Amino acid sequence: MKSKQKQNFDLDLFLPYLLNQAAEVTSQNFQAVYKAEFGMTRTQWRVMANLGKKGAMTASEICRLTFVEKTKMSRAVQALQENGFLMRGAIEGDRRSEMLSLTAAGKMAFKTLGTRAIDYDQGLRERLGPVASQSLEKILRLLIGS
Amino acid sequence: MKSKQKQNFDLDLFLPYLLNQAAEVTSQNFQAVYKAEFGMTRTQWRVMANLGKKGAMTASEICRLTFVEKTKMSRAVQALQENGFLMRGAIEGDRRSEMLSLTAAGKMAFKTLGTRAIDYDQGLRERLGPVASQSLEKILRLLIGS
DNA sequence: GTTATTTAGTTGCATATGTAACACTTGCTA
DNA sequence: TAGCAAGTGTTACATATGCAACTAAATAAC
Repeated sequence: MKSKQKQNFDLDLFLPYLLNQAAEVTSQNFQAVYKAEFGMTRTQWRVMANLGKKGAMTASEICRLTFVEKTKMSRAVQALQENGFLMRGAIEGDRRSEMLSLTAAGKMAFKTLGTRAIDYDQGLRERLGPVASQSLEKILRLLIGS
Repeated sequence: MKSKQKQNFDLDLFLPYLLNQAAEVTSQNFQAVYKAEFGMTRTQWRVMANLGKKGAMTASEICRLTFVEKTKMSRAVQALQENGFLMRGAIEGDRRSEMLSLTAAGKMAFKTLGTRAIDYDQGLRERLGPVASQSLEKILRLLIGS
């Protein structure tokens, strides 16, 4: 008499939903740090993290690395510059784009936030344990890389 | 001569970042479905998914279940109502809140989207394999549940 | 060499979100 | 029962985002 073959959809088993929840929870806590102490948005913090770790590059390069929309990027760069964390420099032979890099203040902020981030990440990994942490990292990369 | 004990922070190893990327990638694809076909936002879709699966409840109950801010919820409910997917009913003995439920159109939309969601989720799980899927689900719950 | 196409980045507009303030109801407390 | 705190939603304002159109420069086509 089974009138419904298909099981009813359950949000709690939907991977995108679980991923979003986990991302929100873990990001939210750390957001308090860069927001409260440096007035940054998440995108700004990511731009800074890229420039801090990988050195100077153009906006479009960061876009490609982070999959951030170019207009979001444009505004984040502008805000970081206005707040004195980032500067623009000319590029030889191409006047369309500019080389972005952190100012002294930007480097100092990156150093502070980087340390905090490492600590925070460490806390998460301790809660999960080394096996689960590794596993999670691997699975997430698999999901992202497609 | 090790001038720097602390390793430099690397975004690519930062779990909140990886979680966000994975959440974005997986949600983005499915977003196309509810956005293109029903003009819904992510929050609206989640409200609908909760009402569809668990039946009528109040806005604040959905808030507690989904960790969505009450003003975001208020607007999502309003939009769903305006689009004919949701209706409000009085509650005996408490005039502060209203009982929310899906209309016939809402139920139909939920059915359609639910089926699509199950398929999409299935695709993700097949890509990961059963072991990784289970593992991921477990780890995400662990992260969320704190 | 001139036109067309692609690339880099910015801006305008509509929408979405977060925070704080507000209105209203209920329940507690004295 | 008068008064006050807590619960449920909504609104106002500032900010953030997505999308489309745009400017400008480099590259390709012809």
